[in-house]
Amino acid sequence: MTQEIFFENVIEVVKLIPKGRVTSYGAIAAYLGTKSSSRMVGWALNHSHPNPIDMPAHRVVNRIGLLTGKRNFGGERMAELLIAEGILVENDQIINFNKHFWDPSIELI
DNA sequence: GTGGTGACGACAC
DNA sequence: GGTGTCGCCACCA
Repeated sequence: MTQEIFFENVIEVVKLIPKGRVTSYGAIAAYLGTKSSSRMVGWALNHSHPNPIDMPAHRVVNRIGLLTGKRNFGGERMAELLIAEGILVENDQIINFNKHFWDPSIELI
């Protein structure tokens, strides 16, 4: 089942995101080889919602650093977690997103 | 079986 | 440069 592989890979990558860093769905999708299907990354995260904190999904945002998934994460929890890690969030968007961006295909090797 | 939808992204206009 | 449209693939009604 390739879905499970994809699912596991998404979880693994998200777990490897360093504290105080964030990445994008597209970056994860590209790292997994499904760059055109960034929605699948969101799908995987959405289906892993009942999962424990093993998956810091709050560090995953869209390509512009917008916290589009905060409503699925439980309200303002996502922004607060990011702020608690030293990431500035304003109006559901990450400030200096480029500075906090973490690309798995580059830094993970 | 078909159509609509979604934690997105890229391109066209 | 903002808006619109399509692609992508799995899930749900």
